[in-house]
Amino acid sequence: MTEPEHPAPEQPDLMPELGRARETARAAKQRSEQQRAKAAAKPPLDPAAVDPVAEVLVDVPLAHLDRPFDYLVPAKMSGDAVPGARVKVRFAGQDVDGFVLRRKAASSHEGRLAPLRRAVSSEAVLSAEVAALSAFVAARYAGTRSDVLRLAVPTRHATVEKEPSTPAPPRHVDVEAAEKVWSPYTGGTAFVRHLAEGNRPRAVWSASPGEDWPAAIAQAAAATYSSGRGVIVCVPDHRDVARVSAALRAVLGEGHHVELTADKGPSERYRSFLALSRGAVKVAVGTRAAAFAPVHDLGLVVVWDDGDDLLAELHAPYPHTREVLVQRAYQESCGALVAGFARTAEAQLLVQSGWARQIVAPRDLVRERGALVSITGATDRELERDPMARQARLPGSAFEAIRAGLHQGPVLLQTPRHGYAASLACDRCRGPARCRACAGPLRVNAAHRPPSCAWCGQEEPTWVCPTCGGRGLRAPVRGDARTAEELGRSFPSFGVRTSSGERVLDEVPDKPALVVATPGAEPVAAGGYSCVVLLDTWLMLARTDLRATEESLRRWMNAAALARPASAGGRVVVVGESTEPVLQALLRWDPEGFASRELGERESAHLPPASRLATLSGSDQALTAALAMLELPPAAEVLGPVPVDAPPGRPDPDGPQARLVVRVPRSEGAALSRALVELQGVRAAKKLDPVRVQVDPVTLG
DNA sequence: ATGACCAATTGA
DNA sequence: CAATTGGTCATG
Repeated sequence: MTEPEHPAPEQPDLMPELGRARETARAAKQRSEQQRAKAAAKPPLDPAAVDPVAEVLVDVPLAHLDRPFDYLVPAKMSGDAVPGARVKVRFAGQDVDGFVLRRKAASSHEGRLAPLRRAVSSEAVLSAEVAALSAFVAARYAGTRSDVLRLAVPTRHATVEKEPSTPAPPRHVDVEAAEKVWSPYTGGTAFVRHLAEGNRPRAVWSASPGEDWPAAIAQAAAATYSSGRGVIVCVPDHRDVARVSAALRAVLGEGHHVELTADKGPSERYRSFLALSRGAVKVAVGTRAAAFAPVHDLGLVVVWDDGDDLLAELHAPYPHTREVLVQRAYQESCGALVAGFARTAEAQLLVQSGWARQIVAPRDLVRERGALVSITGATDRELERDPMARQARLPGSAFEAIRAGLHQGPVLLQTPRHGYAASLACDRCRGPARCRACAGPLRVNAAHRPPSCAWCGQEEPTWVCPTCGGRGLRAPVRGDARTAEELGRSFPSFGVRTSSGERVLDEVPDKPALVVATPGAEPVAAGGYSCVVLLDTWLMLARTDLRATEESLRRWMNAAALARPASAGGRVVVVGESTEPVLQALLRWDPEGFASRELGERESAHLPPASRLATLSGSDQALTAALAMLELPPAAEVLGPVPVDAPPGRPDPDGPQARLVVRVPRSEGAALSRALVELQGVRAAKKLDPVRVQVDPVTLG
């Protein structure tokens, strides 16, 4: 703009339709002259009679602007600019979107208030509860509210907004049926009864093998619903949404719940969202974004399989569904259920801190429902000795189990995905090699240097395995996963079906077939698998990630849970090292014991959830500057910075990138988050190079 | 981000 | 001495 004078701040806000209609066709200079002429003749603003001030959260990505700003509400917008409504406002010289947080009689702002530019609609899409939740999540993950709101509130669809929402029909819920489904579990009946009575029980549930968990969750939802309250169920993927949705339909009938998934299209998504925000429907099932669903009178939040990394949001500030729901249960005083076949260290902490009770399967129930689990060795020597194993690259006993299983029904083979980034491992016991200083994974960076830690960079020239005393290190072979075709050739008379990556099967029929699946893509078998084989377990354990062990057990339990009970001939064959404690936990079906040990190990290694950990990534200079600026809590540890590789196929756009790890004891977690918010605010205000902050990242390799 | 403002730096 | 550049500050 060449104009020497700048328009007064209130000037453009009174531009009526005429100026806007011409905007595109006009040259910039001509337009601004037109504006000046209009401004001179501007009519006085007519503010709303009641509560003429709106507190607006503006949608700007800058950390230091993450706070409400007051605007004047013109009388004609007063009816629409209700709390929770979308508005457009003039902010720092541009039109931006915003949400009305609340209306009030006066502002404490000294200067003149600009009027709202437009009330987009009167639909209250941001409830007070979700606004408060978003503020917490932003603070916890050192992000901005506008980033969180982008996850919480779907894009508007004007046509859908004009439709009325269909209210759920009246419904009687059979609470006894719900109690019956939960009664085999210790603590199960009490949990459901509390929900039905309008209380707020919180529990961590370890489902028994073979459990029809969608049905059980639907019953818990129904019990809550019978008390007049709403429910949110979050699951990892859309296959699970479909299963829980079907179970809810079976228990509650049509029209009592909505599905919230990204893959249903913007209009359907907004329609479901509005049904909830308008209170027409009070039960929601969906993927991670459903944790923010505006369900009225929330009585229960549920997350299934909280260890699944799909529940960690992919967009800034990367909140985890379990953490969002736990906070929500706290803020909205409702019940909570953190559930899965396996148990995460985070869920264990909820139990050990007394926040949640546990609901567990008694040993008898596990014996009654579980398959017979056996571990078969797969060391190189054993494989070499066994001719059958050499041919199929499979131990003989596993080969036999598959053959026998195929005569009884479908057989599932779980094979790790190709290309895990593997850290160094002990060459004797295959346990992952960890840094003695910070428990990070060891790796080899340069040919003639000793191995060093991927987190703190410390070199380990004289590593000794803490488990077996071995001194040798080996790099596990990457992606040594056999293919479906290979295995199919070993069993030529049976059909082979694969489920992985792009092609994921939901279900397989109850007849002999070999089903090869990658973790997370296992189809459900109608009558249960006669045999489940877990291949290359040591490969999965060799991943560099801090959650490698927990994640491995979770994947194995999820697959093993799909087998028939032992009484019906169900078998689970695990190919791996039988002395490995995590395989013992699988053998004994002991998710609680494993999670308890895992939490203990995380405590001694100062890893989440015992510690709060944040990674900062960016250029070397940016990290150095950020570290100098960061006011860390007293007990903070700083690891690194270490250089990080650019993602494969995409060279560094802004020069070499590095990563810094900061961690504090859990008690100082909030202080660390505050310090990081402060840092991001200062850096954004000074327009410094971006530093990406991730609090409690779900993976750290 | 965008824009405004002030101070320091540069060039004829 | 004016013009330009850079840092700081506020955004209602």
